Amino acid sequence: MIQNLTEHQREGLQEALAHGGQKVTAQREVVYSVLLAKRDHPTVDEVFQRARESMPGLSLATVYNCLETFVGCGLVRQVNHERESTRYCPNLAPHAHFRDDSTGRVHDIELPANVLQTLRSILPAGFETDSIEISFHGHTKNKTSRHSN
Amino acid sequence: MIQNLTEHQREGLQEALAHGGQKVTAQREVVYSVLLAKRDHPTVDEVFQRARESMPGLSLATVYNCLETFVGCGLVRQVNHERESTRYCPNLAPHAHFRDDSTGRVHDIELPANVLQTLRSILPAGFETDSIEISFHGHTKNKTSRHSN
DNA sequence: GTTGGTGTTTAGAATGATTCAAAATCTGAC
DNA sequence: GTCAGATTTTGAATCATTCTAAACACCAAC
Repeated sequence: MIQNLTEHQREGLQEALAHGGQKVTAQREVVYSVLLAKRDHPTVDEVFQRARESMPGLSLATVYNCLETFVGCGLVRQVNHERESTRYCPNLAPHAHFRDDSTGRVHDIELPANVLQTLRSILPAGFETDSIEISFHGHTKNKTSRHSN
Repeated sequence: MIQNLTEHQREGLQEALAHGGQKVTAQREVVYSVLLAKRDHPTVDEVFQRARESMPGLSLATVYNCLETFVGCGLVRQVNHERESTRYCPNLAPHAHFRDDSTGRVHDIELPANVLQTLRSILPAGFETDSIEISFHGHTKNKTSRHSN
């Protein structure tokens, strides 16, 4: 189920971690590969369950640690909806999230640069923003919903 | 510190509650007036502290209940940032939130209709949205920051 | 004005996600 | 091989929130 990282992916991990003088460990590899394997915005617990399949001794605290580390070095992004458990997605292009209230599933929504720009423009002078989070709530109508990626 | 509701405000409360066959109680009035008195997006606990000043016997559970009721009838809006405690603001125009990471304070950002429209437009077909949440993170530069309302 | 019924409040226990603490383990440099 | 630092582990602790069950308040019907 959970394949190892490709050479390229390991390098990415390696490099991202290196900045903070942090190391590539077996646990971090497994956790990262879980994230890459199925990009369905898993919770910590889901990551934990999946990671255990290939590394049974792994502890929950370590999963928390790894994910925190990844977020810290910009490899991964946190996704929060209301006060539900935090979910994680491997960072890529800027995107918004759509949370389907009937299924609980989270979908990525591509976020064009100009929309981001428009958003930034509504800030009054004096507000300096580092990040913008956009989340839609609602439900999906499509039968053919191939979108958890 | 905490003044009573104006006639007009009580009517608003009254009407909003009436829909669900719910009643105006002393506790609800106090909690609502706390929200209106200082629109700085207080947490449940902050509301609790403030409300106690005018109603010492009030319990925390009741504050939770009242706020939940208000959210349910659209009188008040929840504001979440990451997994911090939920904050509340009396609902008015559509707006985004700016969370100042150095002070922890939350500011309302007016959200023009056309921006909302633009946002809606980035959703692929099949996504039906009920609500959109936009939150900025960053810090403010203004000395003259008169923005918590 | 008492009786019921319904909605509300209360205190405290329970839950659940997350964080912390401290000991055990690993790693790489010397 | 040894040491220092980073990492992992287990289990306990924290914190916001929800639940539970009992006490209350209000109002309509009698």
